[in-house]
Formats: sequence, structure tokens, C-alpha cells
Amino acid sequence: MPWEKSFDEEAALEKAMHVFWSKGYDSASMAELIEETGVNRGSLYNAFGGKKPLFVRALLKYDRDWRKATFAELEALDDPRRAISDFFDNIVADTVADTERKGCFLFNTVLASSTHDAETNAIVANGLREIEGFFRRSIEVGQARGDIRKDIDPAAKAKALLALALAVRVLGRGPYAASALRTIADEAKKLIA
Amino acid sequence: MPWEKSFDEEAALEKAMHVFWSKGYDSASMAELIEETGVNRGSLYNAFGGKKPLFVRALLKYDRDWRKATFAELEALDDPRRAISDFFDNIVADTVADTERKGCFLFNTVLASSTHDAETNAIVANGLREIEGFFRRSIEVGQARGDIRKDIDPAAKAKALLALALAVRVLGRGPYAASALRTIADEAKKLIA
DNA sequence: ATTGGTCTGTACCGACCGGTATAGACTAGA
DNA sequence: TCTAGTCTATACCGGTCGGTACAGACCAAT
Repeated sequence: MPWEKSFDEEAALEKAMHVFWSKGYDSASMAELIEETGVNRGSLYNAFGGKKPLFVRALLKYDRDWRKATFAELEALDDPRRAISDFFDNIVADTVADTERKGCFLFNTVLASSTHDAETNAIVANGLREIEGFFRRSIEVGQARGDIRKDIDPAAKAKALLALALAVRVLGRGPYAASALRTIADEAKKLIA
Repeated sequence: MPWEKSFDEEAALEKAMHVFWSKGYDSASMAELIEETGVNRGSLYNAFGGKKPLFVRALLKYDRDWRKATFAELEALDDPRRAISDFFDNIVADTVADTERKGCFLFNTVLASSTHDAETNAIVANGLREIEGFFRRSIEVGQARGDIRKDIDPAAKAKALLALALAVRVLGRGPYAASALRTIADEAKKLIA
């Protein structure tokens, strides 16, 4: 059994994730993925099986990495109101700082959901559910502690917050300036005032 | 000067608009546009110049038709609060009723704005500005009449309403059910409570 | 009837697409 | 040293893409 190991699959997946993230599934070509990952054509197909499986792995990696990086920190704050506020500050900051205007890989995939298969849509749907769940839990905890008014419906407000977060990400890819995004983020915070 | 007239260009544009609307620029192929419009290949190129000019004309037509059909009716209500409320009811109803899940042509184009040129992005930006303007004017008139609280910022709330409208349209293409869309619409109405 | 221009149908172009095949370089165990 | 398996590099496949070319049908004004 010679040469049991191969190239750095995880590093290649990271590069591929960036390509799919910024270009979308259709616009990303295998030629570009090969060039960007630095992995040879045959090796890429051998390791991942093709374009679609590679996309799914990239999306799953994004979903996992992003959620871990985002929510772990915010929930550790142990301050629900502050967590939601920081969440919106973070996505505005990310959007403004991103010169490639990639937006959010998950949200980008939502709008293209008609061109994707059930597996991809399930990943996206699950990701949205998790974000919504973060908002809902934060509101509920805040209410239990008396930090957030009890007459608001956590589930409904969570959906509205998700909607505003999506809009910030989407409009940030388009013609909206940083100040407009901040305005929307501020309105989001006022939802749980 | 024989045969000064040709086929029904406006009808062809209407068909082409639907193809671009439901499929997006990239996924819509000339073969499909030819088949759907019923116009011969050469005639299509002769009449519109190519795929991109045809797309621009289709987007402009959507922008014009949709705005005329939507805002004329709502502003004629002469009841700003009701106009905003109806606006959201309408897009929820449209989204739910649309079995093709096309969403809004304008909003769809926003997310793909990185793949479009300046001309297309300008059309989209203008469309968004018009929608935002409708919200702002409605709020201002409502405030002048005492129907809407005066301590809210019309420009800021208009941006938030646009954001929620976009989210309804985008999420409607994805995994969100009708009830969730209605929840978001209700939250939008509460913004100007 | 001739003429000029627009229609239809179809063939074709080069480019790119995702995916496959193959040949040889390389490495580690037997 | 032999061998099995993975790497690289490259050529190639059929299909689709947007766009062009062209021949002939058709029509109206002269």
C-alpha cells in the first residue's frame, strides 16, 4: 500500500468554497476550480467525484464553519439583546469589508434554489432554521430575564430578524451603501426594543 | 418600402420577459427564448440585437408594468397605512399563487448583480429607489394626517420595509411556507403601527 | 413584373462546458 | 528491484452556448 496520503484535501475544499461562494454554482467553472485549488483535474474528480458533490461539500463546510464562528461567540456573551445587536453589526461589517461582495453563501444559494436539487435546498433550509432558532432562543432568554418585553412573539420576531439579515446581505451585494445597511440593521435592533 | 411592419414585437418581449424572469439571465438560453417567443432566430436578433439587449428591454418592461400596476392602485387608495398593508398582502398573495416560484424580477436581479453590467444594475437600483420612495411618501402622508406616529423616521422605516419585502420575495422562492411569509408581512405592518 | 427589404428555416461557427481517458512521474511497501 | 497505487499533465469526448450566414418564401410599392 504505497502512498496512502494525497494532497491537502481540506485546503482544496477551502479554496473551492471561496470560488462557489463568490461566483455561485453555475458561474463557477471546473477550470477555475482547478486553477484556484491548485489540484489537478483528475485528482479533483477522484477526490470529490465531480462539480455537484464538491459544491455540496463546500456549502456544508461554509455552513459548519460560519455557524461555529458566529453563534458560539454570540451565545457565549450570555446577553441575548447584545447578541442580536452584535449579530447585525457583524454582518454589516462583513458586508462592508468584503470587497468581492460575495454576500452570504447560504443566502446566495436561497435565491438560486430553483436551480438546485433537493440535497442542496435541504442544507440551505436547515441553515436558515438554525439562524432563526438563534434569534428565537435569544428573545426567549431575554424575556425570561426581563431584558426584552414579554408581549412580543419570539417566533414571529425571529422570522422578521432573519428576513432583515437576509436583506442586508442581499442588498449589500447590490447598490445599497454602507449607511443604508446600517439603517436596516438599526431597525432590526429596534424590533426587540 | 415593402413590408414596413413585422411580427408583434411587444408580444414577443412579453414572452421573453417571462423566460428571463423565471430562469434568470444565465440560465435562459437563446434556444428557449426563440421557442417561447415563437419568433425566428434571425428575426429575434434583428429586432433586439442579442441576448443582453433583449434582457435589458425585458427588465425595463417588467419594471414599468409592475410599478404601474402596483403603485397606481395603491396610491389611489389615498390611505397610506392601508396602501402599505395592501402592498405586503399583495406580494404574499403573488408569491403564494406563483406555482413557478419566479419571485420578483427586480429582486432576483439584485442578487445576481455581480454578474450583470452597469446598465442592468442601474435599472435595478432605480427600481429599488422607487419602491423605497413609495414607502417613504406613504409614511410621510400618514404622519401628516395623524394616522402614523410622528416619532418614526420615514426614510429609515422605508428602508426596513423594502428589506422585508425583498425577504418575502426571496424566501418565497426557497423553503419558506406561506404562513411564514405572512408572519413576516405582519411584522412589516407592525413597523408602522 | 421587377425590386427591396423582412420574414422563416437551417446550417454552421468558435468557444466553453463538465467529465473521461491515458500516459508517465513519483513514492512507499514487499 | 519489483509493484501497486496516487500524483501530474494533457488530450479528448459529446453537448451546449451565443451569434452569424445564407438561401428562399413572402409582401408591398413602383
